[in-house]
Amino acid sequence: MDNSEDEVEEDEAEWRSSWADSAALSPAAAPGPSPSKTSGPAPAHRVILHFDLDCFYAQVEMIRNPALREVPLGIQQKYIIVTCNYVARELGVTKLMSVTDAKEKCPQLVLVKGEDLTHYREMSYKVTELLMSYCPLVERLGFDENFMDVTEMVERRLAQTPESNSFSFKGHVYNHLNVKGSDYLRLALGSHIAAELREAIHSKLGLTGCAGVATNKLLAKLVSGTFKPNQQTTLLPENLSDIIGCLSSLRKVPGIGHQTAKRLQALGLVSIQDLQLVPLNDLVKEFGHHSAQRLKNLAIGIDDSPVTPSGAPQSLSDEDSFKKMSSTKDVLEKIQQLLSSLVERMNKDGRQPQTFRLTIRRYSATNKWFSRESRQCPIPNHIGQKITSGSSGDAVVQLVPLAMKLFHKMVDSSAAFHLTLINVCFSNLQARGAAVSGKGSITSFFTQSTSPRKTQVCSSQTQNDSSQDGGSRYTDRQFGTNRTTEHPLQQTVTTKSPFSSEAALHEFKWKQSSVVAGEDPPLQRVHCNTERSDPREANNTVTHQLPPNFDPEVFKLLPSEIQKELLSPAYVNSLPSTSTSPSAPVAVPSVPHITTQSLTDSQNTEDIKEAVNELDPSYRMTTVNHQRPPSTSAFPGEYVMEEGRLSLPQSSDCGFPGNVDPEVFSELPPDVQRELMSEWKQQKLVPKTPSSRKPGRGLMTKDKKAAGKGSQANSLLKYFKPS
DNA sequence: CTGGGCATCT
DNA sequence: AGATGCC
Repeated sequence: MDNSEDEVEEDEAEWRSSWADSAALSPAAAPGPSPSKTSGPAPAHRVILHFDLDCFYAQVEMIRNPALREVPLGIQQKYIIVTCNYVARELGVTKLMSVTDAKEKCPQLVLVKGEDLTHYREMSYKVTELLMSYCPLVERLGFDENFMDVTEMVERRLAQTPESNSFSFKGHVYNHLNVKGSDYLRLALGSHIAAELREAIHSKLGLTGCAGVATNKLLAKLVSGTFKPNQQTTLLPENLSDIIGCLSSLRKVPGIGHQTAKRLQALGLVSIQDLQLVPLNDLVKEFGHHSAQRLKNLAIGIDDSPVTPSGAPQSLSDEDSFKKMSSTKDVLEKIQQLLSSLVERMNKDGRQPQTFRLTIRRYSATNKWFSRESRQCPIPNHIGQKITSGSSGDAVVQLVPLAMKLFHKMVDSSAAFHLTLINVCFSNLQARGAAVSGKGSITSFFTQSTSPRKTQVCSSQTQNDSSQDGGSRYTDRQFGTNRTTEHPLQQTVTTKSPFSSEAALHEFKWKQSSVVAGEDPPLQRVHCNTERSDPREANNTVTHQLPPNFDPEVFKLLPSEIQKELLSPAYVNSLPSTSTSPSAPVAVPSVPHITTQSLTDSQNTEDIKEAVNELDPSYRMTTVNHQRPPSTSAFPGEYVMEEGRLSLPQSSDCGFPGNVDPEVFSELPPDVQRELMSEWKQQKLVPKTPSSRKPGRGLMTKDKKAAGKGSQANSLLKYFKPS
């Protein structure tokens, strides 16, 4: 399949038009729902940015402690280095390497614990908020990535600076045609916006990162990692086939995960080209029409999924993993610990959770690494109010029995068990003022008075509707340019963030942390155990009423409030009706620990290596370069200069001759880069190999997922608009 | 010696 | 409630 690109060569113009017009030409073939009516006809060509912060956790720690900048730094979670700074990378440390291996490879490696995500989460939202202050269409992906739809911003700049052609691209652009000129111009403007936003992120927050500029999310994400770290890359439409066709495996396509890749492999599909060429019907049989079409589209670079504004998170969770947990007492203590932290976070958020969920992962030799189980239940109103009102201790005390009840729905504690993870989660988050109960107004009055923040409505919502039509009404800042006098960022980030505005309007108490990462009120543990009644009383008088499966020795240790809860009818009735002696000690069999496991069903080592590499795709460039397929595609005749740096329109995987590491290349001086480029260019490899036949027949099932959530999110967006 | 989140879909 | 996918 090395030369599959050549084999399937086809008229490129046709191929290109088939993707470019995919949104427009939606022939009668499309049986699905009609194209999104919510936003009207989507713009034929969007401009999408993808931001990806460099080794995010490590950057945050280096900001908190600048001395760490000059040493090899690894962020440790349990026994794993989840990420590391570039000093450490030069010494051979990679992400998701075991601490043992890392220390072996780099004895000087400095480790910082990273299990507490508080600082990372806070910084992450600062980045998102900063982006949102320019344009509300920001979608988070994890803590360190953001998508942004800047189509409207680009249009506005186009309208305002008609002569902007002059600053579009420096140098030449390969295959630049007048017809397409406006397309390139828009991407060029997008690249300028991306550069300005990266600069804003750097100057305001001190973070560096990469950006990708393209016409959809898939391509923007794929292209953003071409040059790392702290650089950006624009994908021109004519190079779509390069960046797509050269991906070395299906797993590199965002949206194709482990399971999907395995199912595709079972169909004999391993490469992107395989997926491009497989008859749609074959996929439909396995995945259903919707997923099949989506997969086909991804394989040819089509992704019309909208940038869906993330807004505030829809759930808050806290979890811990461990090698073994086998006693109810330990479980209870862990749950209490997790809940204390979670309730504090929930309180800072300000919203009131309506649902609680407990998730566990059991140890299992066969099914070792996934399979979680969960149970959830509504949160009684009076408990939820304790969370928002700041009575965290009370809230935890009352939530623990709730959690234990859910726990016993999953685990029969009269038998031996072995857990490796516990997760507690609040969801169905309700903004106050959204009428939780009839007495909501009164309680909110009280809680409001206790809130340190003034919950005054900031009347920044003067902006009208701003519904789904892309937020065209938002003012986009003409940052960087000489335009307007205001530089809203300087006040926006530090004093009022978009979320803070939202928080005010919804009476959230959304974080007020300053930009400087130094501030960190350590999570103060809730004092839920302090109010403990006389143990003797609880112990002797009620032991005989203990629920089944409950160890009285454990029961004794509990605070009286929890003991009462455990004896409440609601709790007892919910228990499984097993008749076990309450005093039966829990037998804990020793389970042999499995030290190795097969990653997949496949046996060849490349697959395993691949799987390992892909455990964290965010670093794929550094580790997977050598896997670049032997076939190389052509270099375009021209290169693009931007801000003195050479930008390659090629994809990360196929932009260079096989022996050239893009990461190394990116660190060369621009003039050296240019020289190398000219040299390679003259080797004149075959022009572009459009590797697809008429893909998918252009039928596009419009992604309408954002209809419900989108409108909801957008109803909030007007509050985000900078005043 | 496999992290700690988040989201969506079914 | 679980599966799956992303970081």
